[in-house]
Amino acid sequence: MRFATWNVNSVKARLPRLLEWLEQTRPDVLCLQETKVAADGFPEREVAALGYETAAYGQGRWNGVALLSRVGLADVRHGFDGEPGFPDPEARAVGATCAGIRFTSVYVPNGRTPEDPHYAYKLAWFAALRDALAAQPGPAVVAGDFNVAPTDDDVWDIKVFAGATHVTAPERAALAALRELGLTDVVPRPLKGDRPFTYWDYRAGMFHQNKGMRIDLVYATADVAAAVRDAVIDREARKGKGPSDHAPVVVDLEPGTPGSPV
DNA sequence: ATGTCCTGTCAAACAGGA
Repeated sequence: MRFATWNVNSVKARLPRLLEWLEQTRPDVLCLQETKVAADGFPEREVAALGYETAAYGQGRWNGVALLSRVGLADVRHGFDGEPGFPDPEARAVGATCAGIRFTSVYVPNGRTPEDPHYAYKLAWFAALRDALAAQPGPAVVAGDFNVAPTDDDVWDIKVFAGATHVTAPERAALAALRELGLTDVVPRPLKGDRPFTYWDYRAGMFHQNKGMRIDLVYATADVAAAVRDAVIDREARKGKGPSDHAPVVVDLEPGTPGSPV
């Protein structure tokens, strides 16, 4: 089976690109973030025409996550137990079981700056996610925009990030706490250059200079991680007219493993 | 580096967020 994660930065603005990409890439499951639509505004008909069921969790202008699947979509859950809000819950996590794997699409709070209340919210959100995942049995994939670069090599120039979010020790400790549950960071291959960036700012030609960050992550339980045949960043989707500022991460699993039809 | 893009308000430029 093939699954993917993509922060589309508005599913409405990205719809032509999304449909074209789905037809070309044909993932069995797609985790979407920053859909920026309420659930009733999600283009379900358009993706259904390509064979996908939708679980959309949205609130309108900000945030918004979704799961698309053509291998079943069971036990859909919006958010998770103990999820904090700011102050109210936001549309940042949606889970469903697809072909025997529990998928969760996550859009972690940005944090803004280490001094901002949104930063404490980000860490609290991570801690609650960890506790919710600890209580969850079976093969699982947690994928999405984590808004943390796991190592200094996961940003284009660590010196530029002095005093900034996405690279601080507490944020990285939050990722480590997820790995301590038994989750593996499935690091994708960059198809150009030597660093697996998934995000490049729209401004100042950052993409063309490959000044990016790896903040879109795939965390998988050991059984799923052991079945990974390949994982790549589809940088072609970051090119051309009207791209998202994030590229999709695409993961292929060996046949006959969790997630493959029996 | 603060250079772009997206949404919503409102009917053209802003504000706010990333």
